[in-house]
Amino acid sequence: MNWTDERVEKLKRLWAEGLSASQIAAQLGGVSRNAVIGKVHRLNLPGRAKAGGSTGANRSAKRPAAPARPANYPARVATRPTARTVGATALKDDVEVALPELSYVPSNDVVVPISRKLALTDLTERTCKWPMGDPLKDDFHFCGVDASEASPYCGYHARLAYQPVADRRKAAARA
DNA sequence: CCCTGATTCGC
DNA sequence: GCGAATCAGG
Repeated sequence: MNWTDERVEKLKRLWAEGLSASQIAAQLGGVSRNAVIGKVHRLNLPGRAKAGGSTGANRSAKRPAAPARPANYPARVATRPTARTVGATALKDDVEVALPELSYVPSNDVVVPISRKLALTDLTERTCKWPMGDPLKDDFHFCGVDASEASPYCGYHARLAYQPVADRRKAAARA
């Protein structure tokens, strides 16, 4: 594979969103994470604050205390039941759904911004379009947090959106 | 051992 | 310029 302008642009976008080199490599396909890192350096893109760890730039930042939540509120991101359907279309069993009221995921150092709960009609080019809530109920909304101009998602949801399915399954199996 | 980015160096 | 091998670290 060669570095076409298109692939370079995708690399820049995903790197700016904070995806790891291996995740970007999986998105691009045909390249290793070393290739991605090497290219990042040759492009003189800003590196991560500190090497090591998936939390990278967030490590030094102080994390706000987790907001109060019901004791029985599930801690991790939920997975749709396999039998769930919307109309005639069955949702894939590997679709992960961010918990609507949870603004903090304890298993990760990433700070999850509190959803602005925008309706579809309130979304703009620069708001996160990650769907939240239940599509069958009237609590359905979108994340709505500020996203970069190039991305449909905020930094946190970009991580979920671009995480390879195999990695998600691996992470779920480990949890 | 899993993962992360950084660097080196033969190609 | 490219990226595998390697290093240093969480």
